[in-house]
Amino acid sequence: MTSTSDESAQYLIKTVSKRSGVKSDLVRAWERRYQAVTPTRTSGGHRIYTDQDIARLKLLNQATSNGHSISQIARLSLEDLKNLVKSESESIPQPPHIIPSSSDRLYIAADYMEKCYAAVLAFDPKALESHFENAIVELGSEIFIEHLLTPLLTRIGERWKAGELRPVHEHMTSSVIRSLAYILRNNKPRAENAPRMVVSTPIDQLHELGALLAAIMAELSDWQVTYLGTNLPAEEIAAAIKYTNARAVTLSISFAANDHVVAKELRRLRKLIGPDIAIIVGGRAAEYYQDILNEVGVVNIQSYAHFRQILAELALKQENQN
Amino acid sequence: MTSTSDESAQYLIKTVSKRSGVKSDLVRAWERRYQAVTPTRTSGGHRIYTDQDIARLKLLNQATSNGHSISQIARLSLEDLKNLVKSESESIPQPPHIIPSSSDRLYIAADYMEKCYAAVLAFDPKALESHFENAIVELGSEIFIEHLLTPLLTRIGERWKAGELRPVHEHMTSSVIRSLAYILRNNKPRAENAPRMVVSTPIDQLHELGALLAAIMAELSDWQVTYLGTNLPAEEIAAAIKYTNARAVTLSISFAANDHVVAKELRRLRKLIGPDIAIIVGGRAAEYYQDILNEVGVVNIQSYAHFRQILAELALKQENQN
DNA sequence: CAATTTTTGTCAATGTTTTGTATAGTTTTG
DNA sequence: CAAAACTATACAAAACATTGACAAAAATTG
Repeated sequence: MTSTSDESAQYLIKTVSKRSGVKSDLVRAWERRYQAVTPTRTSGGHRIYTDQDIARLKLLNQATSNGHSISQIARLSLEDLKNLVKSESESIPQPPHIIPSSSDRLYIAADYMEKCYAAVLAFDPKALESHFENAIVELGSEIFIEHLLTPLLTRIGERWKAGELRPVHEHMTSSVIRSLAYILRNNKPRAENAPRMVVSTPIDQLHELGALLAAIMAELSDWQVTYLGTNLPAEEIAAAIKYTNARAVTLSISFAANDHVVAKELRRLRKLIGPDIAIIVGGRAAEYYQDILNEVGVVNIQSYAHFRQILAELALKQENQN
Repeated sequence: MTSTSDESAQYLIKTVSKRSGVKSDLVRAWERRYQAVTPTRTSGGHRIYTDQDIARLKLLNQATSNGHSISQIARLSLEDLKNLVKSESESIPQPPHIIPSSSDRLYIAADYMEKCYAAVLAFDPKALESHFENAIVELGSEIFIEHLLTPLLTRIGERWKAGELRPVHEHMTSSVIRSLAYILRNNKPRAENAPRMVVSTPIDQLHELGALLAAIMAELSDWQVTYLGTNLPAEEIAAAIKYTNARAVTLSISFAANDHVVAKELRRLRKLIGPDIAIIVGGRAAEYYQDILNEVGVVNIQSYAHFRQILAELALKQENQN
């Protein structure tokens, strides 16, 4: 189910007939006699159907050819129709449709997380991608990142240390996530005066995912983000800041291998960009560098909420200056 | 939504008609009746269209031939139109882009390339992304990759050596391209028995883009691809091949820094996966390793056409074995 | 079980709407 | 000036809607 049932997509009766397999005349008859579907109309009176209507008619068609009379099933809900058709094709009693009852989004996220982890464990990128896509639609980008992706990545890290997973599991997961960045980002046009930010990872830091997620979070907070990927020396990051006229730069530091390199790069960056541009740092390893962070004047992200708060403050500050 | 006072407006209706495949009269009718596009005008009243308008009309044309009525879809956003056409092309056999002759397409690709390069030079990721998106709609993924992206990357490499561009230009471009991977890929469900492939980059090789493009090309040739990203040791690649039951692995080698590491990794990989799984290698630096490639039994990609040919042969071979 | 009624899919007749194309005369452009 | 665009109007084919009817199939009844 790549495409969600688009609210915007609408069909005329011919297309509906083709796709559902029910002749146009019959579609109209079912509507007239039993209100099996109730399409809206154009100003001229032509019927306009939705994807849901098509699905409905498809199911009705199957059910009737299975022996059900149309008058009995025409007004069933889509769910009931699905169950009806399914239970017949399998001749297995349908398990009562108990959805994870609490409609709590966090609960749903946790539920998806288990499914996703199972897909990772089974090394099944297609399944993983599909779970992700559904979860994004259902949860929205922010909750998806905060309550599904982050715990998932944490768990993958743990299980890798425990020897249950290999590095390749993490690589596979990362690349699936990266490929979904396009959907996660919200593509609404940004205001010309939206605050600008550069996101990258200092030299010698290879793990990209943290930076990518930070970039997406910033976009969702209505920043205009220039994402640069990994492993950039300070001069390059500084150049990008100058080019884009950015007011802030976010860096992700995910492991503490080369203490001195990170420290050196941070000092150089501060020198290059001057004191007025905010440097924000996040990532698992950021805490190890607390001393340098203080020295250079860097904000250390504690959580997503914290990050959002920092972004809001910075945006406000800029607005006041304008 | 479309262009109102767009500086990039530049095409007359005849050009638009040719490139979108919608007759001039019809373009005007769609505008008059449904405001499907709203071009600016010259002082004398002639309509002037943008690249985005062309993409829009092309999508509208495809959607109508898929059974949508123009009145219903004329005012959808570009994003919605893309989704509509994409979700349909998954189930309906889509006639390949026929409209402009192939030589015209190459000319158009070259034209887009110049615009994209200008956006890179100006360090304007938003403009770059927008050019890319329009070009993908108009050219289709294959031509886009082969005749726009590849020459663009080559030129960026040259200009970087010449000192006209900085590394950060290339990073920015790469990350824009990566974010578009999702659109470039072909999302139609693959047959269960589609041949499988793993794509990655050996340890010590950071440049990801070649591998990513190879992965996309393979997907477009109906392979089921598992993309793993960069910098993986041989055991991990071998593990992925085992997990996915892949018949081939494609590696991208983009520079010749550590001769012995690459050679060693290739030998180890061959040992780990046995003689029956094809190893395909591409990338700028592949030619430097010719000796090792021969020794280990590796196919070296010469061009996209060559890559496609190799893929076709491998797919056929597997089919015969089944 | 036969007769009767109801349900259901299909069709025909007739009028309207949608949509692509065509015509005619004018204006802009290079 | 010739080619190409513009506007306005018109037209016809395709697609839809409505109404009403009809016969086969299914259900009900006596």
